[in-house]
Amino acid sequence: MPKITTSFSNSLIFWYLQNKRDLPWRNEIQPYRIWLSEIILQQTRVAQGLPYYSRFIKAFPTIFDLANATEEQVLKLWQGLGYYSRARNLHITAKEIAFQRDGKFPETYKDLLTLKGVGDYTASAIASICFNEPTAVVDGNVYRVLSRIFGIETAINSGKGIKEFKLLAQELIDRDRPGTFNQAIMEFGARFCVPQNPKCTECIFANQCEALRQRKVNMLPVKIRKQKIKERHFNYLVMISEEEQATLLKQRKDKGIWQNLYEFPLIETASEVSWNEINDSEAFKNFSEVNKIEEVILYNEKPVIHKLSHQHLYTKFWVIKSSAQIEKPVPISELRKYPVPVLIENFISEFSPFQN
DNA sequence: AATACGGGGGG
DNA sequence: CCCCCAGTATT
Repeated sequence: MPKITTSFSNSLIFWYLQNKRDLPWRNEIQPYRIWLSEIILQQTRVAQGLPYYSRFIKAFPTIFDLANATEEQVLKLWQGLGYYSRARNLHITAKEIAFQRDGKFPETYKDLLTLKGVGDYTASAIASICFNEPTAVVDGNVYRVLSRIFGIETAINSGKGIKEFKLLAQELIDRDRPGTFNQAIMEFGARFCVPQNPKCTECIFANQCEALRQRKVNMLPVKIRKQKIKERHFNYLVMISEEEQATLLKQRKDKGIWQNLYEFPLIETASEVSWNEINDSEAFKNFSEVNKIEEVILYNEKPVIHKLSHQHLYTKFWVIKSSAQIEKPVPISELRKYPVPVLIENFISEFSPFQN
């Protein structure tokens, strides 16, 4: 096939071998470890995922350890990484492989795709790195590198673009070293062909880069962005028993953000409200029927604004002292065992009655 | 084809 | 403030 293909791959891999970072999942082909690293790294920077990878390997050295854990333990270890469906699916897939497949991972792209939480990218990564199957990965880095070098203006988040880039990557892949090629092109995007101000003059592909030739490096890749941010108003009811020994948590069971994580009892309102409006609400009426309320103090006058990529949460914490026994209390000493969103973790770590 | 799903870091 | 990050599942 095209000579350009071989040359591209050889140049890329040559660059990679000289410039790759020493990461714990490199030089490593145990499917369990590669799979774990790939799930952690979905939409996540290496620097952010690294400590999580170490903690997971330490807590769960094998897939059986992970499979035998509770979902709560897995979510707790995942706390702070975001996209918590990854953790839930990680646990589901660990159980599937440990108990239904005798601890053995599927060994082909096609079969890997059947695993929960494993999509096109992750199946390609595992198949190529662990099993030498020439299936090309296309992540954010690959979109950027290929769109620039080949001057492709098709939107990367359109159906057409997704197919076009996958096909191109598949043509370019080094069929003898697919895992190395895949990691090389991602590393090149992450370390050299970066989103802002890449050093094109020093680039090994400067001579062939279509975007550089046409002076449109900073225009690529093209991405159709839509992202309307929703504003929500959260009122957390932070219960404290009289002796300040216990509080109350609830698990979010609904679809939506933070599924299966814990938080304080929540009353969501259409806008920012004062205590009177909470007091008059149906939700609070139900709440106060089972929880004896003594005194209410607003912890933060100005709402805490917790920003997710698609929602802004305006949050007030209402501290409620309770004279009677709290229904299903959580001892303060055990508060930190529960997986909670960062918004809640931040409150717990700064609210003095919850210290030690 | 669009949308939901976290949180952090860089310019 | 904006964009992006070793994407996937659901609608």
